Amino acid sequence: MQRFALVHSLAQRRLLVLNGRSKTTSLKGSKPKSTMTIVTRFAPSPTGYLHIGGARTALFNWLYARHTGGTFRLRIEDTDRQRSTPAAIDAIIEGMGWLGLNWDGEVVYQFARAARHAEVAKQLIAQGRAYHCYASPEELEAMREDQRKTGRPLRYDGRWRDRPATDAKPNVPPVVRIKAPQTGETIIHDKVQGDVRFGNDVLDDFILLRSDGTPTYMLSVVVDDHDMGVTHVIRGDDHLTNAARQRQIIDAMGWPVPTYAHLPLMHGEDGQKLSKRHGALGIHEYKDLGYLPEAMRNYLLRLGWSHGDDETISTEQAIEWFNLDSIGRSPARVDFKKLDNLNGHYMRSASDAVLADGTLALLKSKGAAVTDDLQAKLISAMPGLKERAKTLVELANGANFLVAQRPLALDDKAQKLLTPEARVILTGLEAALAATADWSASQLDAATRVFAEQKGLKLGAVAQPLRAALTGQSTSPGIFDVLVVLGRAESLARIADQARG
RNA sequence: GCCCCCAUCGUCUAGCGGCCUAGGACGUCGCCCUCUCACGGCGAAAACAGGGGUUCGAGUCCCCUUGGGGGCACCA
Repeated sequence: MQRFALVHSLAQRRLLVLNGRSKTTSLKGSKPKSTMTIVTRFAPSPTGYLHIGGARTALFNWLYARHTGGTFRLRIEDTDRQRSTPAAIDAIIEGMGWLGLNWDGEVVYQFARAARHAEVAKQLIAQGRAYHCYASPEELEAMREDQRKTGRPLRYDGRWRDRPATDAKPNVPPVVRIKAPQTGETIIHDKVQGDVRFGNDVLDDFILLRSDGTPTYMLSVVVDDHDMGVTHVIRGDDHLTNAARQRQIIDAMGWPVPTYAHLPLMHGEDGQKLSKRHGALGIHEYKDLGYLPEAMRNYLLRLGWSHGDDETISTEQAIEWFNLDSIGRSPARVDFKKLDNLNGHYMRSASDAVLADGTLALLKSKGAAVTDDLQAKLISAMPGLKERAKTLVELANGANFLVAQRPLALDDKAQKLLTPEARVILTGLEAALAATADWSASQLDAATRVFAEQKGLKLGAVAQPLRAALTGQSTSPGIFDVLVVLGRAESLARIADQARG
């Protein structure tokens, strides 16, 4: 009841804001704007984490609201008391936060509005647009079974549509069903799918209120969208047929019909329905995999929406460009390779300090010994490091040599590089490097080249063993940068370790 | 079973009747750069699902087939 009141006051406040805005506009003397402020919403049910598909839906709603200067609301559809959990609510809110999709106003909890939903159902009954149905679940299941057997469409046959309550057995609590039109057709004007027509004969009298008096989703969405002033319903394709049903309630109440945009669903890499075997589903998993939120936003945006040949689209640009007309109509498959590429792009343009923080957190979580100067080392190594990483996880792996303790563990490729001959070369190189006056990249570079030339070696023959000794790996940032970041003492010690190994 | 939606390179897509001998991006494969790996640069292979119409002209419009997907709960 508490939340119910809260939501109402919010709706009222929104109206005040609306009035205030139109007044400001007219004062400025600019041409009269449309009085309709756009309101979108993301309405997940808290039965699990924030799904990648849901995240895209949220993103599109958010972008459209931001693009139009409208309002973006978050509503938790928790009317399924069995399956809704507080943990899921937390996960959704956390996921939204990570993705940077901020909503306006308070979160609306649908179940808290159950009384309002029931009130609408009662009003519908009073208007003769809804009725009590006393059929038991078992009875209805038998009806459907019969329909299946005889190959007829599965839908409620309207057995209580015109039957008086006096026909009911005593002590059977009824459900409330909409009295839907049985002839004609319902047309959904969809911004993505175009005009979609449904014969009213295929729409049955669905349930509004369960026998325990709680509202069903079909009723709740319509009432909440109306009360929240939602003007644009942007949601998954799986709700397209629901739109036709919901339209029955909207019409019965005489409410304005929102603009619909049903997004094609996302599929796995094999084109099948997205499921666990396709890899990461929850948005939190993408965070753990080391993806950047801005890369996720860009990637998700391009999955189903396009702006000519543009691929790399910043969030600011997306807000400026986003529209409903450019949403594609066919389902898209997730493509992790492309996400990787995009993430790499955003990593390269991210600030070294931000990336260093992310890397530091990952290194700590892996139990690395974190010394005081690590942060500084990370930042100075970052330009070379971030070129080579597509995710924060790769970045942390690449930075591992900074925290590694002597004597270094060598990976297979590094092991192969450190042949007996290579170790001899390292011995000579150690002396050459130790002799440099100034431990700078340019001096170290010069010294190494001179050394290689004297020995009649190509630079690579010297640099690779050096890399192996310094990092324990066969790949790393530019080797002279590595020398500088590690510092004179540590570098020479690591070289010595391998020269005498 | 009934209803609804979708269909361009492997993937994401541009294309909204003539600009298309179909463009871009990821991925793949070559080459260049180079101390490794990346980044970057250059180049290549790669698609209008099939069949009927409409039209002077169809990837673009219509129909059918096929193939995907969604919905048909006292779930959301």
